[in-house]
Amino acid sequence: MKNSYEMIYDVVQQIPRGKVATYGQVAFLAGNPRWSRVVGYALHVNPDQSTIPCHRVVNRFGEPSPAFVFGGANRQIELLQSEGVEFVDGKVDLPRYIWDGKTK
DNA sequence: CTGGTGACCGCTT
DNA sequence: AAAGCGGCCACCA
Repeated sequence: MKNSYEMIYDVVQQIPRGKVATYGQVAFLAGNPRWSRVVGYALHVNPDQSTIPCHRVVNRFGEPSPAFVFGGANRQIELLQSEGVEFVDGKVDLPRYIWDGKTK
């Protein structure tokens, strides 16, 4: 039996390059639609950024949240743009870059 | 066990 | 529109 965090990390790691997922989406795929907060907490304690692309996880509006925790608001945006994700008005074009949850 | 906190979500003021 | 509050779940003191 894996810990809650492991399941969350597992889902986040499956997000393909050039796509983004929402907290609710990750929570749902992890098997618990109500883990939205836990997902955020799990990423907050993110043990390894190299393995867990937290920059690909955004809130319901496609915004990088109060991204101060990333060490710089622009940080996440630059990373995503490098992967081909287009930002509009400080947020990603969700209908275009949202991860289906099926593609690996 | 209790209380406090958090990178969320949604409704109500 | 912005802020507040509650609910959800997990972790820490």
